[in-house]
Amino acid sequence: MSRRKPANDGPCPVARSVDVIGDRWSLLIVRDAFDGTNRFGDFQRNLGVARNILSDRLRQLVEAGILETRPASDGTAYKEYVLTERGESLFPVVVALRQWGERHLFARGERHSRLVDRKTGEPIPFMAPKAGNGDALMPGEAEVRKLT
Amino acid sequence: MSRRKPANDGPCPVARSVDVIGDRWSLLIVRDAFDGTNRFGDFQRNLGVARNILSDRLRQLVEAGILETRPASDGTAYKEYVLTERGESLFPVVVALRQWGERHLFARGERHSRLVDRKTGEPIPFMAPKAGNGDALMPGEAEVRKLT
DNA sequence: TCAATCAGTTTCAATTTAAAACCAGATTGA
DNA sequence: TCAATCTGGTTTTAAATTGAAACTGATTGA
Repeated sequence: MSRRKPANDGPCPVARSVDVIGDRWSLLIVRDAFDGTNRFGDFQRNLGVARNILSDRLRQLVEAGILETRPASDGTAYKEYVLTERGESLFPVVVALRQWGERHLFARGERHSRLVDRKTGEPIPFMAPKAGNGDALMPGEAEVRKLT
Repeated sequence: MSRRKPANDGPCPVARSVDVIGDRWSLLIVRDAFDGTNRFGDFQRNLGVARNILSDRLRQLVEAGILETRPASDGTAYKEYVLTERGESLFPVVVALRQWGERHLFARGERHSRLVDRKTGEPIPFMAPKAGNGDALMPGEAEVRKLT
């Protein structure tokens, strides 16, 4: 069941990232993990994903160093899945997807969940790439240099 | 061939985004489009994707309003695929994936392509979510409020 | 002790993907 | 001009992936 890929070794970081997390379920598992979900059964119920697929994706995410398992914090003999440092660093990816979705995938007036600062309750400001001088960077103003 | 999904109508923007672009090829097509690729054959050769799959994904991206077709700019009777405004607004998503990949998916010293400011040649600074006051926002400091 | 829960694994059918062959219209070159 | 080639697909078929459900075995709670 678990995918054995030739392991993308190309020079494009986007391609490598997509290779690791560019999968419908993997990304949603990571999102739920940011939200505090960490038990197999909770992921399964939240996502409605088939158990075998969930099992496979959790294994891949652990192998990729994005999640790790540890003994369940409720003292039972079960284990739980938590984001590693590497997994936590996917935060900008999830936030970018969230912000794009909020802007483009909801009708005006349609309700959606919102990401807020836990401390102040304020919504998180829009995140976008900036040039070195701090100005907003439009897509056309950036370019990919091969193999720097 | 083209996928007919029940169209995700849940409240989570991340889930809706993933539903639209959370696919290995779709994301890479968008990346290439940012890079200036716009012809069917060029996408096909760059990505090495099967023609039927590419055909399907391009159709989905056009339906989703991320790409649009227009007469080829070289004056031939062919058409080309270009990012719409909605498509261009995926820039932060692609940048986030790129930056995560650069940091975590290359061995130290291993070369990779780099995103630079076309004007200055400087690499694009790291992009991360900020709190309302401008401070960096750690994942634990944010929380999802259901249905605001 | 015993039923229910948890975390998977197995099985098998249905869907999706990939590779290759095929095709029509547009373009090019002799 | 008209044959060869190129472009942008579609079709076909096999292989891989997914999903639903049944099954398993350990763990828990009463």
